Amino acid sequence: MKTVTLKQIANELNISVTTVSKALKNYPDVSKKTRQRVLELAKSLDYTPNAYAVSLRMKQSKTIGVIVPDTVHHFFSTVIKGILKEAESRDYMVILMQSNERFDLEKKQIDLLMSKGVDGILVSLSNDTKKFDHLQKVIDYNIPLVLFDKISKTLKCSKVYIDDRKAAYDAVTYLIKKGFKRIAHFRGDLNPQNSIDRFLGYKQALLDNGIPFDPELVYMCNNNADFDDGYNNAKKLITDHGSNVDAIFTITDLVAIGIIKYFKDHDIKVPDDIALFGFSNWFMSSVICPTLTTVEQHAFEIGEQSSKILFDEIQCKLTKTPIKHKNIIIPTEMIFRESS
Amino acid sequence: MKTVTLKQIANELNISVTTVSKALKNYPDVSKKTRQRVLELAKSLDYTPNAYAVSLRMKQSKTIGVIVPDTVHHFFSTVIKGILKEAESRDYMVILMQSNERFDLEKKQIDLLMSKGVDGILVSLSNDTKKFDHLQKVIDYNIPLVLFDKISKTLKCSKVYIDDRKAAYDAVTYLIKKGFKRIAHFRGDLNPQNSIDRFLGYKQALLDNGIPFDPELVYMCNNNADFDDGYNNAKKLITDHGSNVDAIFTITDLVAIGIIKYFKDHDIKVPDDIALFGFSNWFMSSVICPTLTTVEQHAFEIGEQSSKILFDEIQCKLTKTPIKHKNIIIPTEMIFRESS
DNA sequence: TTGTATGCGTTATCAA
DNA sequence: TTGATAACGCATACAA
Repeated sequence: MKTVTLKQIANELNISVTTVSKALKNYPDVSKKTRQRVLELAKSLDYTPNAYAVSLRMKQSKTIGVIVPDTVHHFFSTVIKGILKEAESRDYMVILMQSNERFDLEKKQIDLLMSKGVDGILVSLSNDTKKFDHLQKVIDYNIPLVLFDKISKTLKCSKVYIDDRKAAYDAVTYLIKKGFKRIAHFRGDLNPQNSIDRFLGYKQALLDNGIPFDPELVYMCNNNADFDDGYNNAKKLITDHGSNVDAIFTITDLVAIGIIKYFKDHDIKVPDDIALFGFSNWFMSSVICPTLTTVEQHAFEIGEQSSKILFDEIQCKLTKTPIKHKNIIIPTEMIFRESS
Repeated sequence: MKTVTLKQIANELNISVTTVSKALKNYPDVSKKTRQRVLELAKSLDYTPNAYAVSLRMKQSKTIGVIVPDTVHHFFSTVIKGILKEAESRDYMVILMQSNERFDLEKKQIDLLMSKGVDGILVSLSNDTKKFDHLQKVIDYNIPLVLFDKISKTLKCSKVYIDDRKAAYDAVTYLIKKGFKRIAHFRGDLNPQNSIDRFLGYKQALLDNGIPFDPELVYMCNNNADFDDGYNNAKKLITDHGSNVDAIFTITDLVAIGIIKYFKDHDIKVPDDIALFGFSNWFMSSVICPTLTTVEQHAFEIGEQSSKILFDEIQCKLTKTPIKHKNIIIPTEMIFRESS
């Protein structure tokens, strides 16, 4: 079957392409009768406008691009769901890319999205991203850009994120109030701001509560903060400190789950021997045994908010309204469960 | 910053647009010197072709569409990862949509994708999809279409899926060989083929092993086969049959995890009192306690294969080679763990 | 080796 | 109320 064009409808009805176009767009200056005929024929032929022609003409694609580090991640797939929902309601399409935490891929993908002429871009930075020229380029070309979750504070664009430092501070403070004193931290990569901020929050909470900060109690998750990082670091922790540790605050739930596994294998009781506090509230954390105390990040809302802002900025651009960038901090909340 | 076009380069160099175009595409009929000048200027101006103009002209968009029922699902997000990987390597973009298991949305999204002129479409059907006109339309318009996982056998297009019936048959047979006799099944919705096939495999395994099929042992998961379905059905099961059940085969891991929770709350031991066999091998299943015996579906491979086939068909269409639809069955495997 | 002309399918301006 | 014409940016058959 062939795609129907305005021209074909025009020929069939012996009228001009212009008139057909106007009729279909409900322009006032076309007679009721012709409009009727056009509409009917268009419907019966199942006419759909050619999106490329429209985009070329209108310089608008009704498409946005989204780059996340990893789709197989409860947090990101939930964010994506929020984005898709907002896009759907506006008849926008979403081009999804994943950077695999690699700077070179992220850069290439930005270029691809720009060459595709998307109306706006949503990005959560890769851990590997330390230079921002590629994103600055997006801004320079005046394409609306919103960063979420893994952001760079230096870029002049809207951002949606959580207060990692505060969330971590609150979590560790809670542990301290509960009486834990030797609190370890399994932290994430050195680079991303989230990881740094959670570490700083941890440290600050200790200091503010008169507990000395012991760098020996901080372990790096080099493996992208996954299950194995938790398992292996748990092993190191026990080797290094034996029972001289009573709680662990982890960069993310998955790491805590690795710890639980190691502890289970070695008969270490949670929370009696060592308590755990995770981060992100993966679904899994509510069903694992023991259930995991953690921080809810409201991923879906992050997705919704970021795309709302993006669509607002796209709208502003169309109407030539000046854009005011936003900094939205989505409040987190602590979810108390069995592990601490 | 403004987007650069061929025309601007042409003006700058005082040559024609045609020559610029040819130079950039390495046509042989352009002098080395002009090519050189064009290439340099293009580079310094950071020229990128306008994708819409190219698509309009070439009737090719280098974009494919993907529709899944739900992005926040370990299986689907892993499939998506496989698709993105294949697309990435071909410089293709992926437009992602989610149907939320709703027929009307799926239909609308197909229309959107078609009007967008994507080069091909990958779909995993919603549970709600019982009519296939919208997909037939894709086929009629000669747009490559590949169904994966949740497929319809009646449509004339390529398909990638697993043998649900065999997988279920093998799982239940395994339970029987282990000595379990009163095996319940928590099944999925009535509609999707997967759900039906797993049920049929379950039934067949019983019959082939001389165990009478007892419809009273089959429970429906109405809530889209989630955690609550497992939890609530476990409750019903115990109310209905007390200890006269020794194993449960579930439509998916998440349901089994709901069961584990209920059993934990009510002191029912897995696998001693009741054994469990899940389906899909969610990551969670390897870390829950007890770890869950299940069926690995190789989601990533399903994503890879489906997109490979789709890209092959797109290629065939371009080269006018006749397309031969494929039916790929990705082998499953049983993962034995503590729950049975 | 280069350039002219044409068309892809729309939309917008302006004249009839 | 209608339609001829141009333009969006690019690619190509064909002429120079």
